[in-house]
Amino acid sequence: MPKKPDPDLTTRCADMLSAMGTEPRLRIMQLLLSAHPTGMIVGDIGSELDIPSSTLSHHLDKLKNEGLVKVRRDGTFLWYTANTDALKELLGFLFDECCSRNKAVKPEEVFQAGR
Amino acid sequence: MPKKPDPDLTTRCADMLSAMGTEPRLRIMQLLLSAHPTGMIVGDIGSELDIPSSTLSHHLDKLKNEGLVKVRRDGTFLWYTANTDALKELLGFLFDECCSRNKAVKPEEVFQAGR
DNA sequence: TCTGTGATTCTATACTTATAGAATCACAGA
DNA sequence: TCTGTGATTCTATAAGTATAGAATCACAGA
Repeated sequence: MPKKPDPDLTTRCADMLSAMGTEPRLRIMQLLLSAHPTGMIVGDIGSELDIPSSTLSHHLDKLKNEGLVKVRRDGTFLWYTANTDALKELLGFLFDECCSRNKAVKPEEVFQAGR
Repeated sequence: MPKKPDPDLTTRCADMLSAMGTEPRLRIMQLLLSAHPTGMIVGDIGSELDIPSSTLSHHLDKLKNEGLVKVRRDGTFLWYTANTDALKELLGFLFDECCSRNKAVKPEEVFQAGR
């Protein structure tokens, strides 16, 4: 029996999708996931992706506001990490929408063990 | 051995995420997935979500441009359907990024058979 | 406490997106 | 071919987002 859609969850997921819906920010997420669970400091993200510090700071702020990243301070360094709980929520939502109900998408077509 | 990230795929996924990153358009996708594979005509989408026709038309155009929906004409009616191939690509990308490499997110935590 | 480095916030600007009424186009039935 | 309905395109405006230099804040080491 399919759950009634949760309006708050939909809103939250729309905001997360929007936050990841620009190339700079999606690349930031990629980078943080590839550096998971250690994370990265702002300067290294900026030099890796060639983004000016003030621009980068705004992107990180947006990702943080949507809960997609976490920050911890270590002296003068700020370590940013991907927030896996938020990503789980988002992926779970997308899977429910696409693979439950009418089974428009089959999970085994998306997640292939060998990939 | 992790694949080298595909820049074109990342760009395309950023655009798809952006297209689904507003509440009206995410709800349109939910609706089309719940009506899959039949799809829905524009008027019914608009009355269901209470969106004026010109606004709705722009949203559908955006989703179509990013490949997230397909259209077929039947007389005066346009039937919009979710494009499952695009959704598979997007979900696959997100899974690769989140669950491969450092396995930041575990697939079994996202997709639960019982849900 | 002074100095240098990491990072954010201030400020400004350009650009993109969202919204929606009015006009037009597309099609089918009389 | 005229008419009505479904849907898009035209037009305009409001709102939001992205970018980045300059100024400031935060912290640690001398």
